[in-house]
Amino acid sequence: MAYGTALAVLADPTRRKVFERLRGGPRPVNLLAQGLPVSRPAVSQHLKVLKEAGLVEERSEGVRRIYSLRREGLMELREWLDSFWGEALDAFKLEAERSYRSKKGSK
Amino acid sequence: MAYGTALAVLADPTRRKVFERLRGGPRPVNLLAQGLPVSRPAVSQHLKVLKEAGLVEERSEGVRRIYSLRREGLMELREWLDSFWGEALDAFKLEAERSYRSKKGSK
DNA sequence: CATATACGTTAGCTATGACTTACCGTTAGT
DNA sequence: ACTAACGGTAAGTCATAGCTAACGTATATG
Repeated sequence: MAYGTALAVLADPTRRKVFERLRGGPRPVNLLAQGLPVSRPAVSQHLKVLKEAGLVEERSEGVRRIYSLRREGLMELREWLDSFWGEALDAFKLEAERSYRSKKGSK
Repeated sequence: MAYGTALAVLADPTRRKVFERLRGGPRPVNLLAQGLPVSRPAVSQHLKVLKEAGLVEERSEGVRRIYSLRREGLMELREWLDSFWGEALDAFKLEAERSYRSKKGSK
């Protein structure tokens, strides 16, 4: 039931913001912390939680710690979400794919 | 950004349990509360939160209040999840659909 | 070797939220 | 009309989570 962990971890707005920033690619802590309404140590703490939840991974690069997304950490959550759809799931998947393609095309 | 609300609401284990019980179909409050490690009023409070988040809807049936799922309340959350996949999204959708079908077939 | 930079960690404060108990309104049955 | 069942609401308690400030550690730089 790792989806429970993922939900709990992503429930906090600040932590979620940090997580979302990683969509743009791997980043060091100070960059992730920039512009956020909290201190840098707070971001470090959030990153620790994200890491323990398997949502993020870390590598050292000199004095920096580069954090990046671990999408596998979202898998169970996604499957859990799927479990709420019954026969309508197929239809939804098609629709989701359609809207995804149209977004992709409009760029 | 209703996905933030959905995440926060579903982060609580007890509340999530109530929500999951509604997968089995619409149910009155006392049924939803049965066997849970918390009191019935607690469940009422959770249902209120779920309702305000648009994850659940309520209808009266005599003295009972029947609660049922609102899957639309999960839509934004699902789309948000999708936003973390890039080019790999198509491949994942195919895989997800495949595993879904195999589960369906094995019943 | 001294200093600066980039982060993690700890301790302590505070706000929030989940829970219980007690209470109240409403519908159903006799 | 009385009573019981169902469930929403209010008040108060308590634990937890997120934050800051201060400190510690490792790498780069002069």
